[in-house]
Amino acid sequence: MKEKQNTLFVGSLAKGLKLLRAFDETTTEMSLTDLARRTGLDKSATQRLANTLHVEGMLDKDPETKRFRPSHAWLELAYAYFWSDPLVRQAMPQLIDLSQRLGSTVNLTELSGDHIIYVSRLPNGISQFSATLVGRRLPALNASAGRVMISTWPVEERDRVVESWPIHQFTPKTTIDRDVIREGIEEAAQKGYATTQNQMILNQTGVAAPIIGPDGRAYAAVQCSVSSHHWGQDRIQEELVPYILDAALAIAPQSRGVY
Amino acid sequence: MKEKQNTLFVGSLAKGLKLLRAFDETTTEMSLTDLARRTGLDKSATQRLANTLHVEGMLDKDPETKRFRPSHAWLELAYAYFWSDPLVRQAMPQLIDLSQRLGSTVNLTELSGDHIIYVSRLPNGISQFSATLVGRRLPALNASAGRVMISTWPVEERDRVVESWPIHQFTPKTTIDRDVIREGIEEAAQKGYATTQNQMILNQTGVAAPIIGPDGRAYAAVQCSVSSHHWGQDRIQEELVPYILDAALAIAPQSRGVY
DNA sequence: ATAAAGAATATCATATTATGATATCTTGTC
DNA sequence: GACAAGATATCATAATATGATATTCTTTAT
Repeated sequence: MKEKQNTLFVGSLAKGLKLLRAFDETTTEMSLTDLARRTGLDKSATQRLANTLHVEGMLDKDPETKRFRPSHAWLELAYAYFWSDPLVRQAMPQLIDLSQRLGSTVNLTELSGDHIIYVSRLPNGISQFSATLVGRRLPALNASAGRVMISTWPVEERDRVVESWPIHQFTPKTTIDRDVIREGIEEAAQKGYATTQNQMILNQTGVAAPIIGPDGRAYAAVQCSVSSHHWGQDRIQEELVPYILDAALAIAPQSRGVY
Repeated sequence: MKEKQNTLFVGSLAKGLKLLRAFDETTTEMSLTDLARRTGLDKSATQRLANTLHVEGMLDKDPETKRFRPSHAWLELAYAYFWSDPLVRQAMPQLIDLSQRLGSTVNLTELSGDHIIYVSRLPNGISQFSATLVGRRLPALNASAGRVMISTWPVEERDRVVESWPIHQFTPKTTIDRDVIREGIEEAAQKGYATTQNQMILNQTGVAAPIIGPDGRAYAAVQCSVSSHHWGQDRIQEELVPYILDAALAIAPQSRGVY
């Protein structure tokens, strides 16, 4: 086939993974033909691959409709991930504490290419469904967490990504002007934290503090979402920011004994 | 190869999945040789498969140590799972509400073969790390959630699984006597909810209510964990049970208009 | 009820693709 | 500085995945 390169690459495995990744927010279950269409794979190949995935417990199959769905094994993989990421173990107690203290939604995010990914989420109060789910990815430039991470980098690097990384307009008020975003990042660099408004959801304010590694660069962030109606500038300043900053500091690995 | 059966089965894909599932609580990163040893696969095969997984973004590779780790893609799969499981969307608001009302840890679990699996978790207060992670599996007979689900089944079926399903002794006080477990399930059948003590963690009480489907059988449960020190029988009875039962009822799909 | 269309499942000959033995290069250890 | 353990690369071989086709099952329309 016209697949990838050389002998170190197993095409069948790659195709199988393609089937798994074909499922997303809107595509939650698929028939054989759906799968074939969506992945662009040949009908027979899809049949064999999907069957293998099913036998191996990676895809559930409705005996009635014969349609395939993600299986519990997908959650087990996430479970293994959590153990493999030292940050999660490190952060969890702090996040729980913060969540209780603030009474609002608290998130832990990491950088994943030019996106952020939610690694841990503690929802509080009514939230949009997608805002409660681990594994969600968002363009880094759109999110307070992404901006505050970038703000810890050298200026040239910051400017480069502000120009090149993707942006998505989620609400009518989402900032799409890259200059404005750059200013936001610069402000974050000054203050040590970032705030955003109406970026993902209208009337929602995001506040994020960086988790900084030994090299001075942030690779993760603690983030908090609150309603703009109940949380004005002052209240955020006094009741939110200090605690989030503390938590982020406490999570950072080299936090003990660096003065 | 001596692999599985027929022409509807793609061996290379199955082997690739084997690599993914080789990671768990204790095995969080592996070298090529580790992987080969652990999966029992040939050295060259492991090399090719792992490389493919890496190229496809399913395994991160430390450029220094050359060791492989689960990638963020594992969380993305979980994200897709959450969308595919209608129960999660249905339950989330209720769970958040319950978590805030009770101020204690709330879980949503489903049955997965003879185990339960945590599908959603809202930790409150100090928790054991593993007790905060989605995707964790536990033998159904050990857990309050498992027992209460089983309690909704016909008696013969109940008795059958009580005899045959696996049990694991987590604490010195974990119930390993199957007769005692059967009694616990019968009690749950009477009361409509289940409680356990010291099963997973010492001095911890679990309370679970079944989420019952149209056929009268539970396929999921709302579960709550509290400290035995702060929560005596009476307090649980009055301040916990009614709310958990309410939540479970509200989550059940056919909850509207069945009287 | 019956026909027709669409989808799932099964079969099979072919060569493309995965295989695993071996050889080379790299890294860490004593 | 020599050795060992591990990672990476190469290659001839056949076993495995391929995809065209045929059959069975399910749904929709007439």
